[in-house]
Amino acid sequence: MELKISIRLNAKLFLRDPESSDLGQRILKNGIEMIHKLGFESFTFKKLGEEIHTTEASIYRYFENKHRLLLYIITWYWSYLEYQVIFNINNITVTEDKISRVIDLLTHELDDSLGQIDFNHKALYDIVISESSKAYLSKEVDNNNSDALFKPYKDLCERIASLFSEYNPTYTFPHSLASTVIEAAHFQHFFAQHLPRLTDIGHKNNDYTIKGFLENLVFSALRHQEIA
Amino acid sequence: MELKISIRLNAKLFLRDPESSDLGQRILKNGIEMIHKLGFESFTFKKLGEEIHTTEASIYRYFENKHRLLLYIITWYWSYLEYQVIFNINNITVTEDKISRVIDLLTHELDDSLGQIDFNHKALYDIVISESSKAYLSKEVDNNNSDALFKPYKDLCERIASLFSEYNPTYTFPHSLASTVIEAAHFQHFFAQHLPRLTDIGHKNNDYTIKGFLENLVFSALRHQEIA
DNA sequence: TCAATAATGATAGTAAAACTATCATTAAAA
DNA sequence: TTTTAATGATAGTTTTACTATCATTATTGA
Repeated sequence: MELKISIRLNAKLFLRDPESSDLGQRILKNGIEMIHKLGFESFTFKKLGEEIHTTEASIYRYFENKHRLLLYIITWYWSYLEYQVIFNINNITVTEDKISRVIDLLTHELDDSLGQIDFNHKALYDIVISESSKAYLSKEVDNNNSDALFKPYKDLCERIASLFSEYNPTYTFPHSLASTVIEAAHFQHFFAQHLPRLTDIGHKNNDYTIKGFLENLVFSALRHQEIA
Repeated sequence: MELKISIRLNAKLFLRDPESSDLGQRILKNGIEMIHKLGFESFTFKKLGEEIHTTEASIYRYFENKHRLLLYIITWYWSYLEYQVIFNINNITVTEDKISRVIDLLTHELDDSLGQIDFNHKALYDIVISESSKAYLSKEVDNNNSDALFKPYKDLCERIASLFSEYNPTYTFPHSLASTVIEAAHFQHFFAQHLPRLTDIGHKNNDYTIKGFLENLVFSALRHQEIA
């Protein structure tokens, strides 16, 4: 049985749906590859056009600009991740184990047990780490937000927050903790790779992991509400 | 008594020291104002030149490009903040109180009890919130790091980490926790302003603060080491 | 005080980025 | 098979991100 779950993203993200055509899919696939390789700042539609043997103008028919393409990619990631969260905690009964599983998903690249993904997972995860905050850290944020472009991120956050509330209904900051864990998963990776003195992860004399750090952080916060 | 503490920044941040001249200081002061107003992406040296009645070319004599100017500004902030941390916890004896004071400093704009600052504090803090991660989230990060441009951030992080270790010498992740608190202070602000469903801060029916969230987070992590 | 030197201004120019427009061609749908 | 939709080919515009040159004005220090 092959079942194709395609993630339906907000139509305001694109001008023409990139999933609907071969060219569109090449834009996504090679776009991920190229943003990964060059970094978002040096990435241009011209360069991508050359790579996939099309023209700048054709790419502009799909995406208003490169920022929208980034938003599309990141939003896709958030959506797929929420789906993975639902799927993965589905038959876990203990809330603690659900939370652990979620942290696991947050700290590793997407796995493709379902064969949904036909692009470079590693590149996508690296982009999420290095570029995802640029999706919202812009003067467009409020307009983008009115267009509901961040809904997948908020939904993911809400889902994680509600696991936290399930674990401890009296905890005061489930959403802040959720967004902190999501963001921390990313920048702790980045720091471990590029600015290791900002972390304790992967240093010579230890085998501490981001997952270990985040689990410790989350569970101690959730068990310690009496402070607030 | 007027004592002028000037922060000596890494000379690789600039081509000509902007503190050393009137033009340089105008670049900094109005640069902060303008990045705040336009956002980093839309900010250009041309526009800044017009604003301060000089030419693009003159600004390029001070900074290689706008990214370096951002790095300068952010690095200055980190350095000044570390100085404030040292100054503010100086005569506190209880480690817990020191940590609280640090979280307080992280979650508010710089105060200028010493009259060091002659630019818009609020604008600077907003820039730190919205743009600071762009200082390191670039393909230049490793080169910049070799030039020690992130030393002030690392020093700040180290100082906070060592307070954590002072509070609980057995805690496994003092650096990760420090960088997480620093970063979270910023993006929780950003989320509260622009994407409030990602936080619990400042919602209609509560008066939860970022400080409250972070204190809770930090102290529960530090008191809960047995988990790891 | 005069000459050298450093900082700025004025102007010009280039390459690339970030688009938009037009028209021809090819492929798919009615 | 005609219409429509998608792509390709080409060209053009404005802005960004620089670099270069030379004149002018301060500063400094011999």
